[in-house]
Amino acid sequence: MSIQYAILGLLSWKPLSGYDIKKIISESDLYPWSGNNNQIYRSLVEIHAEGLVSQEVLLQETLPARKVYTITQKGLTALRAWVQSTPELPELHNTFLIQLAWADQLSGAEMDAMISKYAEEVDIQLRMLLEKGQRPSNTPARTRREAFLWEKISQNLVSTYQNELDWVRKLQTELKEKGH
Amino acid sequence: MSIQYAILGLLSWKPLSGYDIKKIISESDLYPWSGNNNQIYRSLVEIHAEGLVSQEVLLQETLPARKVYTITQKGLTALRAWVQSTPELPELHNTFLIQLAWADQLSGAEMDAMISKYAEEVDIQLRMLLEKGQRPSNTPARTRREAFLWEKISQNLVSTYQNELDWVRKLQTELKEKGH
DNA sequence: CCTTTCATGTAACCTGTTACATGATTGG
DNA sequence: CCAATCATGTAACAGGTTACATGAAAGG
Repeated sequence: MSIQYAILGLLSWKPLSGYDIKKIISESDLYPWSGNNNQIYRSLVEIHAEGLVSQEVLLQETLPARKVYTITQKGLTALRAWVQSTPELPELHNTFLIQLAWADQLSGAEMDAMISKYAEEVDIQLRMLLEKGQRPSNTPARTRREAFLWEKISQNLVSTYQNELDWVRKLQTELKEKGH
Repeated sequence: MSIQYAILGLLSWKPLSGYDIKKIISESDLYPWSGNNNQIYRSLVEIHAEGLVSQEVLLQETLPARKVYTITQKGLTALRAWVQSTPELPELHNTFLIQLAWADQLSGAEMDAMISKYAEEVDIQLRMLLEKGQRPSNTPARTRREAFLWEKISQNLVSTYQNELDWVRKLQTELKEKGH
């Protein structure tokens, strides 16, 4: 997929500036991009050139000018088509599994240490996600159904980390029990 | 992380050619790379230049020559250090969630169709993983502990897709029940 | 006083992908 | 006869990251 659709999606919610989009993408756990300027400002120029969004320059007295983008009818249609296009499988990028694959070289204590470190990190991430879920700020809820979908998206992220945490805890206890 | 450590890991198992490594990486679900030539042959040249592996050219009568790489003591030490280095969190790249985020534009039937398509794909992937798990071929098992670790890695992948499937099935039934 | 926020944008770089190039052998 | 397997490698491109550049205002 392309980040352009992610941006188009955000603009289908409400008009936003590049700066706004950057903040949302870099703070959210849903988007797999860092939210760097280069990508976002370029993408906006591109989707503007394609007529998927319109641009409005808001001059401000003291602060720098804001370029606010609004989705067009053409943009809405393009987004709709993309949303219905064949979904991709989630891509799993778990470096820890590759580290674990070659961990037999380590002593029991060393292995325990590396696994504990990972468990700790996953645990922290899970707590952060649950905390964020408490205060639904940046999520659109124009209909009851949309609110429901966003709740489900949040639950997906939580359950993914919860599943990972369960797996790693079980790994820890099994290693201790069996005294491998 | 870098693919170089993934390659070093494989070579800590047994000596392999670039061609072998390419096959393993492109066929396995553990590695998040496509296994394209460019990356692999370049990486091998690099880790060879760093003295992490040694190279042996095996001339074959009819077939093209094989360049077989063997890990060195320096390579084993570097791998060991990497395995113990601070683990990263798993990176979640799930495009479907972003599609779902803007799916409120769709009719009930259209949304049902897109979700079903996703559920179907995840289901197929899960079945394929379970099938692969039945025949443990390409996994090292030099000690009981190593066999255990690889079993756990396989279980991690399975549980991730199983968790995703459970989530999407629940999404389907909840949408039907509530008649959103 | 220093850091953060606002707000846009560019340059240089790194990583990864697809596609191309070569060429013999084996299997359906 | 055509496709796949073996086996290495390169060129062109796409996607993404970090770091740089500017410059005012607000907050601790």
